[in-house]
Amino acid sequence: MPKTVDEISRETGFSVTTVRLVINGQSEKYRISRQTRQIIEDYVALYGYSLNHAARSLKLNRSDTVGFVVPDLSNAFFAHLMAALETLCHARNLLLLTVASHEDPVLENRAVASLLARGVDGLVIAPCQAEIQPQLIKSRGKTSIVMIDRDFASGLFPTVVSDNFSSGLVMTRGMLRKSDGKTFPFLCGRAESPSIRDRIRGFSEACQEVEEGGEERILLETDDSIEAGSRMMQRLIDRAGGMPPHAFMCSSLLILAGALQQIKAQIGRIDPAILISTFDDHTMLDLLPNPVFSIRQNVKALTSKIFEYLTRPRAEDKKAACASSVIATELVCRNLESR
Amino acid sequence: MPKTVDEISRETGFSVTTVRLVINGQSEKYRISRQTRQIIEDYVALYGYSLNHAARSLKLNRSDTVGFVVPDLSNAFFAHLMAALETLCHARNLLLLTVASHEDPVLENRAVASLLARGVDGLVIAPCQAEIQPQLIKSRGKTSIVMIDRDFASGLFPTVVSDNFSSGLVMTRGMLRKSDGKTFPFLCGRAESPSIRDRIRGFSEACQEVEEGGEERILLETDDSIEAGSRMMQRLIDRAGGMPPHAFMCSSLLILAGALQQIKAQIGRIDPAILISTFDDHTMLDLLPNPVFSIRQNVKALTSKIFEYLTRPRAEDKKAACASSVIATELVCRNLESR
DNA sequence: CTGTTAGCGCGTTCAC
DNA sequence: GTGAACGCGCTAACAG
Repeated sequence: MPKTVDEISRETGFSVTTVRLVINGQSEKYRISRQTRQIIEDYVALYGYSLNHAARSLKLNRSDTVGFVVPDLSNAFFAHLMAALETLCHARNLLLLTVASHEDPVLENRAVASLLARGVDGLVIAPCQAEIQPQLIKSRGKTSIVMIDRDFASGLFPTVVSDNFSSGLVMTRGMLRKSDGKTFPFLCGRAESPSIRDRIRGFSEACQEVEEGGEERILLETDDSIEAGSRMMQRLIDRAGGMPPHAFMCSSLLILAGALQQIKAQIGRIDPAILISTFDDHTMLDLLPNPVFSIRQNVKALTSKIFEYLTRPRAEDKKAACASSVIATELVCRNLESR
Repeated sequence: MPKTVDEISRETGFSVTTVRLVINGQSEKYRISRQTRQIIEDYVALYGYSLNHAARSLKLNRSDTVGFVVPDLSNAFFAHLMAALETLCHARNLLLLTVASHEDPVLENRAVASLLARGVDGLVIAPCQAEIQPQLIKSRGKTSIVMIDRDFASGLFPTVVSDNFSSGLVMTRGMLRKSDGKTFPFLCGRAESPSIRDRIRGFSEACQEVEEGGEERILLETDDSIEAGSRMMQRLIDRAGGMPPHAFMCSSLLILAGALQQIKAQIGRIDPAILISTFDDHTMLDLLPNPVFSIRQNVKALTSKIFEYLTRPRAEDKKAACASSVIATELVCRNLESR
């Protein structure tokens, strides 16, 4: 089993300093004798050396880790974000510690507290609540903290989000063009989330360009789930006397899945002429024969901005603290040719 | 900003022991005087207390963390597994540290080394290689290690996998029943993986029940990706003179996505009569009008077994080390009624 | 009821 | 070229 510096020094007879110099490759610099070095290197080759990060962290007050608190990794977008963050961390010799909050403020707070107690050097949070725990604010001086995906506008932390307003605007316009100006419903899960609110604003604005009013086209649910999607679609079908909508938009892939399930359950099949749109993109959308719009977030741009904030010196406090970046998205179209 | 025990003791004038007893809620037990307790509690309420896990780990030689090395969190199955593991960890006051290896042995080794150096109390690995790094073997005494999802049969670590052989057998039989005994191709990504090999064995055995030979029905690719799925489907289409298969089976959702994309690209549409089957289940499969078989792994059973191995005292070494659990799966059927 | 102390393994500074 | 010693913050054993 691997040894500590102390054990190695005791068992080879050299002092910890000498051993450390050899292990850290500084034997040249401090001109350790060739044979001393050889003995120690052989010993390490045989037994291995295990660096104790706990001791290192305690001494250096630095853990070489970055925390990532994420609502839900079943959400493909967050899974990709995590992968990208991990790659960036890796390049800087940092370990990314990812913890899921499952959209639960209590779990989120616990995750944050846990990561801070572990002395993460940076903390990336995709929050599920507007509330900021006092501990977070107090940690600002020591740890870089970046909020992402949902801008609750605390003004306390740098924030990186996608441009949800423009996304909603552009996608809705695209839909309207394909539906000859006929408006359509927007099924929204987790309606209180800032990103969803922005998407709704975009949707409304685009709708107003072709028609006045129409707030009744927006359906709301508090959670973002398949069930919420089903419920909203059921409401639509009931309202239309048993008919599915000719077109509709969903705030997330889960809502879309629920909506489609419900159409299938009620109508028996999904008319391939129904115009569909959804936020977030997924390969599985390829499976639909329908015309589909979706919004793909720019993960690379998001993560590089996150890292910029994370590694930025926190000296320029007042102004920099509130820095907020909005990243452009991409509209993806499927099966639109035949229309 | 939050204080350490030492600071609190110094600034309140009480000793570290007294402070600690109050903070840890043991003031009753050790009959700390009411006013002493009040003073300390007030102080903590005002400034907060920040436990330094690095120091704690160093002292206790225990980090209250469990490491999880996973090939790819874009894979919905692993994302669910992570969520379930996190819940179990949470119940035991452990923090789950998840790191992705991206199916790269080098990254996997680095992740393992990194987590071990951080003193994780347990380590769950979904390996992407048969090779076992020496460090892992050496750590066995100190840290519980469990291998999951892919059984490379090292015989060195307890292993938890789904019953891929039976899954392949049962799903293939189901398909054959629906196709009136007509056999069909099996598109396999990551063919060298033990779990895929088991799936292939199940497939072959079921095929032999209706027909001799037929190894040529199995298509292989080394990676598990959409592209691999497309390539294999293209081979099938070419082989059949431009026709898509009447039925086929895929080793994963990614392969399925690629296969369907390719049919769409070549044929223009996906005939809803095509009989489809795939390993791993996903809500998005609801979107297909086709009859679909899929295999859903039992995440709850998997994770509880993993935890059993993780927390089992490693005393019963020789035999227990090789312990291996195979968990039953569930066959999910969609849109089969009309046939 | 409260206080003192040793030491976990590492990094650093200074001394020979 | 090499060694000794201190302290990071916490825990636990022991001492009043």
